[in-house]
Amino acid sequence: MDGEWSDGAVSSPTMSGGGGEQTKAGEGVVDVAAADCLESPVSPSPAAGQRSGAGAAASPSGRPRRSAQKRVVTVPLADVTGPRPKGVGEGNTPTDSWAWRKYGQKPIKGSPFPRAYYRCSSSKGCPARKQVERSRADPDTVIVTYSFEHNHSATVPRAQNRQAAPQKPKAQACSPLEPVVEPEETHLAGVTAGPVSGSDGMAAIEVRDEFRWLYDVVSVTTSLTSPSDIDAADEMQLYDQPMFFGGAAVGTAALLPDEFGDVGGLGGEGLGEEEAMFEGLGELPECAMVFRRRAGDRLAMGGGVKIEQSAESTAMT
DNA sequence: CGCTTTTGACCGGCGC
DNA sequence: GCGCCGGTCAAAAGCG
Repeated sequence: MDGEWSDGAVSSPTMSGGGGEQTKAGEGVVDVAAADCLESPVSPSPAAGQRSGAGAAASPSGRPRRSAQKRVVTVPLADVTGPRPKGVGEGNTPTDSWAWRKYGQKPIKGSPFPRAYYRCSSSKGCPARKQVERSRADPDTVIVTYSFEHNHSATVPRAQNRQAAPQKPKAQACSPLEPVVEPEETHLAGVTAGPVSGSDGMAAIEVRDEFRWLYDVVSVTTSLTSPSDIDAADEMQLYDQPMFFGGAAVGTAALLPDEFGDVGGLGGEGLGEEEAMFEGLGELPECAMVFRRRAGDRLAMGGGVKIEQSAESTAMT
């Protein structure tokens, strides 16, 4: 069960790009049905005091961050999109009943989009972390990098506390919709949370949360058309093939661009812009979308969510 | 009252 | 050896 991460140990080609280039989301990408390959309820080691220093290199596992176990999940922005009143479960997501708290955000070289850092707030000593950033190659895609597992049960969450409450219903609504969890997913997810039903639906929702900030960036970038954007576009052509899932995300995906375009056209609002965006999004059929996404995933090349694993992880034994 | 988000600064690792 | 980049921590503010 805990082997999922073991094989996940990598040097992270995604970030170690010295040049600041996030590896293109396409190389050595492992297609995974859903993003429920989030984290396992059990962590291999960390969880102790991660504050060995003022703030660096101190990986939860005590290993250099570059060697930290990572799992990269590529998710279409559409998937992560969603209506969510501000202040409602910002970092906490119904995903696996784990709550995430944003603890940092930084612009990444070579990427027009910033990268957000999240930590598990469900448990105090939980080393679980994840990074969320928009794919430079595909602005419509977000890359979620999970690092370390949770050292606690998925049922611990403050989801019962409060903020998660309003979200819960949503997740549950999706759960029932989730037909079946592929063995592969289960394997990756290693989630033992029965009630949680670690499904991509949750993953989508989860990601969607973090992407709130991404949206903002999207609007700006889209309207600005910065050189970086061009660069991204250029890369996109390399892939040519959209990383979305068949027609699953298409429905939602189509909405986003539209919204963004509209927003961008507004000029540089910035404030109402976000709200308007969410309003326009209204209640996205996230459940249905995710639901379908699976189908598309299987039908297509597994576009919905991709788990990118560094070559090392694969080569690793 | 508690929790989460945001911004800045610091430290470590890696590359040249 | 120096410089650059990435990642994390810490403090403050806002919101529920």
